[in-house]
Amino acid sequence: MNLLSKRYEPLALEEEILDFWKKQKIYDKTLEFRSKGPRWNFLEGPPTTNGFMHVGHARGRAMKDAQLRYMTMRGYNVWRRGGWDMQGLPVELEVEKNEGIAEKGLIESDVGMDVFVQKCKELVDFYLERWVNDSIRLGLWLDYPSAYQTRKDDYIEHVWHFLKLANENGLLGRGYRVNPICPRCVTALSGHEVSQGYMVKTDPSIYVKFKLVGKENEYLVIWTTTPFTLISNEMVSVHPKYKYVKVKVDGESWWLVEDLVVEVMHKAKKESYEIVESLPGKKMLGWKYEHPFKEEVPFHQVHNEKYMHAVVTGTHVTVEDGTGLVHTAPGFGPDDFNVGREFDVPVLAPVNNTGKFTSEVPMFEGRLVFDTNPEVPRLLEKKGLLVHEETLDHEYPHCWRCDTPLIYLADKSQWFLRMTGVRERLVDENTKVEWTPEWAGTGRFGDWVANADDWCISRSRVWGSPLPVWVCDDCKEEIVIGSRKELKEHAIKFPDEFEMHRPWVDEVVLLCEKCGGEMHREQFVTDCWLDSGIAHTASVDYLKDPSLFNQLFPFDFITEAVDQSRGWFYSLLYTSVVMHDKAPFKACVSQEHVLDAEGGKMSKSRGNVVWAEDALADIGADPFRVFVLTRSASWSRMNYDKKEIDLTRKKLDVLWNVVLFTETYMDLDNFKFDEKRMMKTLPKANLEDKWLLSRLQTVIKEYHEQMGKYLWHQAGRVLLEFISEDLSRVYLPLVKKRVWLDSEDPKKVMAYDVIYYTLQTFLRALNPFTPFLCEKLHKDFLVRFAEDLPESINLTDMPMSVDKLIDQEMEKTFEVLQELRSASSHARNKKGVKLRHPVAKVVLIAEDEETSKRAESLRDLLLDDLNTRDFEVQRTDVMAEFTRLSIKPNYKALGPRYKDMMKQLVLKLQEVDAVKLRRDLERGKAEVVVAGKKLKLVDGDVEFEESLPDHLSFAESKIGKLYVDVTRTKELEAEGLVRDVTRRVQVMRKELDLKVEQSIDLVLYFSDEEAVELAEMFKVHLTNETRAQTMELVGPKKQPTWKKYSYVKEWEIDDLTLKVGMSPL
RNA sequence: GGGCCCGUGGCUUAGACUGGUUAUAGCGCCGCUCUGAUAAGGCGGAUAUCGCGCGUUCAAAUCGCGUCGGGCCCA
Repeated sequence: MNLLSKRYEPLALEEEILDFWKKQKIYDKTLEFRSKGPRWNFLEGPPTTNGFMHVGHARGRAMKDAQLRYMTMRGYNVWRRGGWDMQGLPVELEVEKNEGIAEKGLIESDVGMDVFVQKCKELVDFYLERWVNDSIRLGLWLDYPSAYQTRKDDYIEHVWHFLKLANENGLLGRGYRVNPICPRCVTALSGHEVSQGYMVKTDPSIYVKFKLVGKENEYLVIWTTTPFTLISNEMVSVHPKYKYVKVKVDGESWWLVEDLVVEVMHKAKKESYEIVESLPGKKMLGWKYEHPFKEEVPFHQVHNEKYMHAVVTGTHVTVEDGTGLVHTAPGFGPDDFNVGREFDVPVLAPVNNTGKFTSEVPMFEGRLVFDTNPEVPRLLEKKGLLVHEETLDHEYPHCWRCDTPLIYLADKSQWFLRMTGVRERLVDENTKVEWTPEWAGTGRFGDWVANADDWCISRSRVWGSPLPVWVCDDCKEEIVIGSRKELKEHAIKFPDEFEMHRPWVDEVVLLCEKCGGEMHREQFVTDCWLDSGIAHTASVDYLKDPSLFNQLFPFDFITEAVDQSRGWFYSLLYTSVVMHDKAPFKACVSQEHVLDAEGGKMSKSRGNVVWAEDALADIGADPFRVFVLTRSASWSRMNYDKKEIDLTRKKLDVLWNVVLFTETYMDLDNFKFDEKRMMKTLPKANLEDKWLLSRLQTVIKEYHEQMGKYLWHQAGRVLLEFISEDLSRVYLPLVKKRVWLDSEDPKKVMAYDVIYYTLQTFLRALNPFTPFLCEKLHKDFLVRFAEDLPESINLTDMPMSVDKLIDQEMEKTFEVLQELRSASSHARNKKGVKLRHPVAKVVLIAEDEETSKRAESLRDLLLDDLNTRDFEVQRTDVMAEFTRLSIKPNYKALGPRYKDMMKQLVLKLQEVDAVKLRRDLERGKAEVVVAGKKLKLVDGDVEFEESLPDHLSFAESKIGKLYVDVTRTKELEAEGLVRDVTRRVQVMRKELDLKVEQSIDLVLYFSDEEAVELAEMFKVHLTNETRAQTMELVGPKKQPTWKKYSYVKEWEIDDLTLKVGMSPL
């Protein structure tokens, strides 16, 4: 009886297996089973519990699971604690949206920060549950109950511990940072967030002149697309090496870069102008100018440092657009800021974090900066300083959440972690990591670490790890707290209800040890990358008890998508090097993203995101896993296309069908697998048995090599190819006859043993890829036909290749077989001779001696397989003598010369000896006699074609030429007919859904007496093949009584009509 | 603005590091065929200026430079 369903149905199967795993606690049993093994430690990169799992996440998680299952079956005690990244801005934004809070001010007033934080927790817990469900559905085996959560106090304490340590090492600092801020969300954005929000923005583009101090009518001409920043202009930058020129125009002198003179003058509509002087930029250093808004902005009246309102030099200046003189406002751009620092100019940043001017700019106080953009040119115009005004469409960063244009703004209160002092260690430690692919680490990540800026870790938000810095109200003394215990020791006010989140932590007041004053907390939370970055330590409760950490650190393996290079990979490395002076992971596999079917980026706004839950419910976890694991290399991007997945699924269908086939016959014969028996009888086994076992071992070897390099796509492809190419396409057809045998033939048992052994080995190797399918086939197939197998395939060992079974010569021999098969099919095809019809002879003209020997050794097998009566291998082309050379006249060459004699000439050419003519042509004295005239022929007048006589067909192959002799004899005719008939009877048996061993009564009616005669020749054979108890063969002379038969059907075989009647007994 | 990856029949892709016969394979299409595991398989056919341009070379899908397009990272 078949326990397996007729068809592979992943959805039902996976549901059953999930239930089996749960009820039988299989995962826990694997932990116990491997508890004595050597450790292999995986550090889970915590998914953000904000939003649901999409197919891109699921691909990464499939990779993780494949690796984890593989290592477990290799005997390792695998550490695989789950983890969740639960804090950060996106969570707050979603809560704001859900609660209808538009601005941050409302968080604190209307809703209350404690309620707000509660909502954040509820939200992340909601997503966490969904993530766990989806992960389990995918088959990802992690420790979920003990998973670390970055929002827990115990976890956050590690962040504090780290920051205190960093501070002690002089790495924690505060100061000016120029950050892109969103005035609506009131927050700084990370570079990652900025790059997600580039959109086209239309801005004013204005050219402005600044009057040089102490010169008459002499000006610097600058350009900007953010007029409001002119108010905070402090310098003008020039490139030290570029050539700048003084241009006389309308009685004034303008300075600008030489390359852009024509363009600027054209825009300013100045037709007559004259270049009167030129010098390199560096000569302009220190030239002072009058600030256009000196009267309106007090800051510009107070400050007059050496390079304030002066020309400075910098290599960031380009001549792509503008004037070559770059307006520089250190408060409003990272480049500008660096220039300001270099030339020691104080920063003017008169804008608050909601994007509005402060009282430092009385004329615009309280107004959004972008709103003043149109007014600034008007003011300049009045002052006579506007040279030209237009608008410009350009890519400008917008908030990726709310589409508000960002402002680059200097903020002096931000906290950051320095690169100075640790950079070399980071670079050095990174070189010790085994990256896959190599360039992801050495190139992309390595270059980035080598050039990374200081890391700004402060965020003016609520839902995050609080920055553990308290500042004295009086003397401004600062203290960095490293733990809850330490906090309590310093506290003079501590809330009854406490947790390490705002607002509770803000209520803690500390005593200043320096002046005795009160210390309050800096109201920042930290960058959430810092949370996940500390996972190497916090995820194993290092502070409570470091012994586990000591066992696991550094972790053996991590894998995440490329965007984590600058995120998690970096934050892990930085924090680990500071804390433990060591990279926290030994190997890292970089993944690329999953795109939509057309190769476009998946994004919520485009609406093309495919959620993991939907994909898994639609196609099943195993087909999904196979697709994402084998489709492309982990580091290559992948297009997610449902149509392509359906194709991948077919490969699993083949596996299912192979098992189904074997199950049917093993069941009939009450087979039990016995490995010792197989090994003992192996020397006497058939060629194909030895070959399959050899192929299997070669495949397993290749599989391990690829897995060892984390090349899952290669390992998976090797396995899938084996199933369809070797097992299903080559081996099974060869053994079908054997399993048909009725008796207890040792050859049959051998075939069963070989198939069983192959499937057992194969399924274990495949388990990391399709754990559901493999578990099912283990449970309901492997266990059934062997003794003493554990209940789960996950409790078995990964098979390693058995070298003694590898026979390379045999594998090469079978490659010859494959070639012979396709060449023979080709040759038959040319003559329209079906494979069912036997041929008299097949001759191979082998390319070399080795092929010849190999083909010869296959002789017995080939007679059957190629359905030929005889098979011959020759080293020289003995068949060439049968080759006929025919002459094809070239009408284009002959026509013009012989005109009306052509008809006769063509007829004559069919008669002449082609071989002789070719020889004569080569000698240059060919001629034919037509109607008594000698006609001369030259090279090119005719072409020669080789052709075979009708009874021969021919095909070229990699191993040599193949001739097939298709001569028909009565005997061969009969055999072909019998096979035609047999097949049709078999189809009818199947249509009646008869059991394989079911007997029948059979009558065959032929529309042609000769066919009856032919069929009689093979009556015994026919009876056996169709399992007929009684059989009647009749022709047109006698009509059987069709009523006697329960199933009657008429067939057309070429010109013959066949009517079949059968009754099951 | 800078860096990295990618571009191969209608579609999906191998090959590129290490230049060398007719560019790999699958899907789809057309014709033929096999089948008592198979919604499968086999044979043949049509479909590719290997994104474009320039260069190096006896020889370029492969190496170099440039350019266009897609994706990612950073500013």
